[in-house]
Amino acid sequence: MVTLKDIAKKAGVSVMTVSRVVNGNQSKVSAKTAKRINKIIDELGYVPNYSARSLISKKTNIIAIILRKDSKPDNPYNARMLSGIIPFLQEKGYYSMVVGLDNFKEVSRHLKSWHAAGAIFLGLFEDDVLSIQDEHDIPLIFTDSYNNLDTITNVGIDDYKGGCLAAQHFISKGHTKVGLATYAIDHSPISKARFQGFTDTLKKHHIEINDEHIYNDHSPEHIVEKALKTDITGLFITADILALDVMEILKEKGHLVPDRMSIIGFDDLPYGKYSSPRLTTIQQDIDEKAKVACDLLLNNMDQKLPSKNYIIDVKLQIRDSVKDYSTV
Amino acid sequence: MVTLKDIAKKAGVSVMTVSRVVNGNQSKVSAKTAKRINKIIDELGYVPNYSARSLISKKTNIIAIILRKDSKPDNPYNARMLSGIIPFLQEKGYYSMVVGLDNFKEVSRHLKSWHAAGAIFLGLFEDDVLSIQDEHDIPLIFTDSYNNLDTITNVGIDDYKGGCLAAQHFISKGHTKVGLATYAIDHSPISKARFQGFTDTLKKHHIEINDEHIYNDHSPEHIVEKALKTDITGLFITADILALDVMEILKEKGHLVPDRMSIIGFDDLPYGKYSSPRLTTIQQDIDEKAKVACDLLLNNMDQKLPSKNYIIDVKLQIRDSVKDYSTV
DNA sequence: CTGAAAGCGCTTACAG
DNA sequence: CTGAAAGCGCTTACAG
Repeated sequence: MVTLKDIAKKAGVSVMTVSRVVNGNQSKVSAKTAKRINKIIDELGYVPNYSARSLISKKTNIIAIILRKDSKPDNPYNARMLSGIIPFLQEKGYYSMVVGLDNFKEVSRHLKSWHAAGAIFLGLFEDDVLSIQDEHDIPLIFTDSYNNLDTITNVGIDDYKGGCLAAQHFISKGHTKVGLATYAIDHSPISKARFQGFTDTLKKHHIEINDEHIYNDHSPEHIVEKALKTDITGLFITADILALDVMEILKEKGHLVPDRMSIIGFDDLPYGKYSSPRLTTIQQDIDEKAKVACDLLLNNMDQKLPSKNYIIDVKLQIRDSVKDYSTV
Repeated sequence: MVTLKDIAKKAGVSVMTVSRVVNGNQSKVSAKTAKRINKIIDELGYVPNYSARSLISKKTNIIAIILRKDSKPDNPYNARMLSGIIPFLQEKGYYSMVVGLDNFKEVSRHLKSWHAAGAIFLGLFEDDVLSIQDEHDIPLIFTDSYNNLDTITNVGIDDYKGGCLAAQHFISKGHTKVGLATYAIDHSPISKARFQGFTDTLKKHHIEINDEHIYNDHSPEHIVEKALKTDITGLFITADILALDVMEILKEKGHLVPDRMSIIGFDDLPYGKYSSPRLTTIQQDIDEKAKVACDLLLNNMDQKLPSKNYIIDVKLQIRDSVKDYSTV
């Protein structure tokens, strides 16, 4: 390993002088010396040792990207977020350490041990949010949180509006009996908001939705089974992945989508473009979400800005999985 | 920040004693002292500072996961690989730093600055392989490489066999005129191997394939346009993403898949399960690839094993995008 | 414009 | 079983 000392020795100067050149404080070094030192640096292939640097500066340029351990390996949502975050941060001189952690203690240990410059959380860390924030004065950006929103900086999407849009679409297409499938509604405020937006809008239009038409289940088979027993014509499914699986099951059973059952998903994952019929869904802009999260992180690096909840808009992506009864 | 010194002071012992307790060398510390120290560690929330540790040990527990900067953000292949690698390494006490780097110089700087314990390369780093290896004596695992295979440790898949399987499937289904679409065949040995396997197998069965039926193009529109001018009944497309787009274009133009054109893809991305018709494709086991890469990395950590090229098998995943002419 | 001193938090190697 | 000394590679703060 080549160190400052090696360079200094070869250049016949002090370690300090080399350090200044390496750090671009060239104004404080004579141009001639700087040039000579730079040449030697190139020759010897010197690069600064981040461990030594951060030991003094008490800061690294590591950003912890924190997922939950149980987040599905091939979750396309997380994948898109990572793909948005990592190159962006790197561009700004920060390096992303992706890690799966489940609770406050693990997060805290991790941030301290690595002396992370900041962290972005993907997934739910509801209960721990405040304790994490108390113990660290580095920027912490949460995503899709619904708790403690006045004390943390969060980037979310308008889940409630998404639910509304889905309901409105069904209504505008003449559907009068529709249902909803979701999962983890009890402990996922996201699912709950989508659910609320959907049912509130239906109620506003005097369309009833009762428990028989609400499926809180992660099994597409069960959902299909239960839905087919009713006379609903449409199903709002709060995640594309589940929506696509439900469509598959329906097709397998010989029930046409959307003729027998219309489907609206949520997320607009790339899968939906290739499905048959192509999936009508609520689109969330994951790339935008990633970008906003990074911006917030970087802006909070130098000065601590007041916490704020950023909501990214969603929109209806109309494709072919909803039947039009309005002109019949 | 709580340091060893703080603990030592509070416990009335030397820093050395605390260090031993932290590192589990409890045998060398009296049980009583150890217990007292551990209690204080818990109370004060002490965690070791990795920067300080690695400054001495000249090693970190950082694994650099190196992608090319130009790798598509939402590339599902990379996403799956990352999802396979990151939790696995974390389980073993290593942390993944995901970074986009394009050439030897960047890679070298990165590995040195961070004092990485190892690196896994996703994507092509053909020309630089040897220089990178020369400069670092940490385990470097490459994936999908075709050059310098006798001097590096690589994990790949049997691309050639994949091409063979595709050709055999067409043949077994009675196709006599088929084509191939790929891209970057000139500088992607992967595409080339798939191409070779395909054409070699056809030749073996005395089925001709001429330039008119080979489309080296990344535009699905162009591919469809050119293919429809010929009388081929099937198209082997060396990447699912492209295959799915081609199917879409064909459908848009009113040409049925597989009635007018059969399609075989490559990769078996999750998309293919939802497409209509569901995509027949060559399946590569990305999770297995990730696992093998990690295993190799870890095994090479303590002792340097001889370089080896590991080939993971591929298989034909039959679904609905190939028409059967054999019984007609 | 340049440098000597001190120290970041920890571990290695030695001494007792 | 315990500790004092030295040092990892670098930067901060000071002196000249």
